[in-house]
Amino acid sequence: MISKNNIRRNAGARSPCPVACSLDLFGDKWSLLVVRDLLLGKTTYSEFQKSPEGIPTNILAERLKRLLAAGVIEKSRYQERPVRYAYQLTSKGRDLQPVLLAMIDWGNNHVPGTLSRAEIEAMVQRAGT
Amino acid sequence: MISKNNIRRNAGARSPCPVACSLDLFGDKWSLLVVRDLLLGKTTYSEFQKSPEGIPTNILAERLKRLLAAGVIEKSRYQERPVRYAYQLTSKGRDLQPVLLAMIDWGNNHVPGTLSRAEIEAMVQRAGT
DNA sequence: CTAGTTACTTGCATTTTACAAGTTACTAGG
DNA sequence: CCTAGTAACTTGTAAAATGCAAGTAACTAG
Repeated sequence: MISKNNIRRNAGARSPCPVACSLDLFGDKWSLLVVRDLLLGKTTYSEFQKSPEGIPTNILAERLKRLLAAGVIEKSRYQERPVRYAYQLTSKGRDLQPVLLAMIDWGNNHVPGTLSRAEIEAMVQRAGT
Repeated sequence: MISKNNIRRNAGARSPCPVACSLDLFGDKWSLLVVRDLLLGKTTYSEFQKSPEGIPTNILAERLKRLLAAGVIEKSRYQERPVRYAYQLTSKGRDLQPVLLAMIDWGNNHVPGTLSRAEIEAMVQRAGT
């Protein structure tokens, strides 16, 4: 039995800290870039691949599975014959926007040469053509 | 020579996207936990080690070097004989607070069992005793 | 029948991470 | 002087994650 003040509410988590739990899910170099693309309107596997950072295909597949399992994104067939899939953020995923916006702000203020929000959108869409 | 519309403003970066640049620096499972500890007032190597997530010592040493090199934190001797060091956030590091706050918010709203800001502070300080 | 697209999977080398143990410098106690 | 303990690391190595290239399945268009 788990004691009153030691309830295991988060199986597998390193700690009950929300920062640690968030990082357990998307604490890597690629997950939030996929979320960025989704926030910018990309929806398909090949569109994610075309982003300028060049995510390796096996990593992309694995991250989509993970975000799917976590309920951050959802997948749907948008066409049969040939079958095509569209990914989109759930409300849980859309709620990551403040995290991304804070990172954009920090990058713009502290990493010289980074693009503004408008420029990012242009870059990602251009690469996706 | 680098062409007019292809100026290399960010050596080594995957792209000029501020999100990608941010993740190049702290896109891993540990960096932001060190920043969290610093925001909560921890300053020494051994205090970081005592946090509940249990960061491996070699990883901690490497992350401190990286954050130092990036100008996110600074290190000072606060005592000679025996020599002791204190780490603290620079203004560049303190500006990461909005990122952390957004992650806390997201965790509290979407990961059951995560602690509130006040509870995190209590947890981290308790572990640091 | 050939080439091309989408959405992946598989294999393997390289890199990163995790875990344990060791090191240096110093303090405090008997 | 000897033993134990703390702070801040370094070193070694096994396990896991990442990166890169190639391959596959299902289809379309010429």
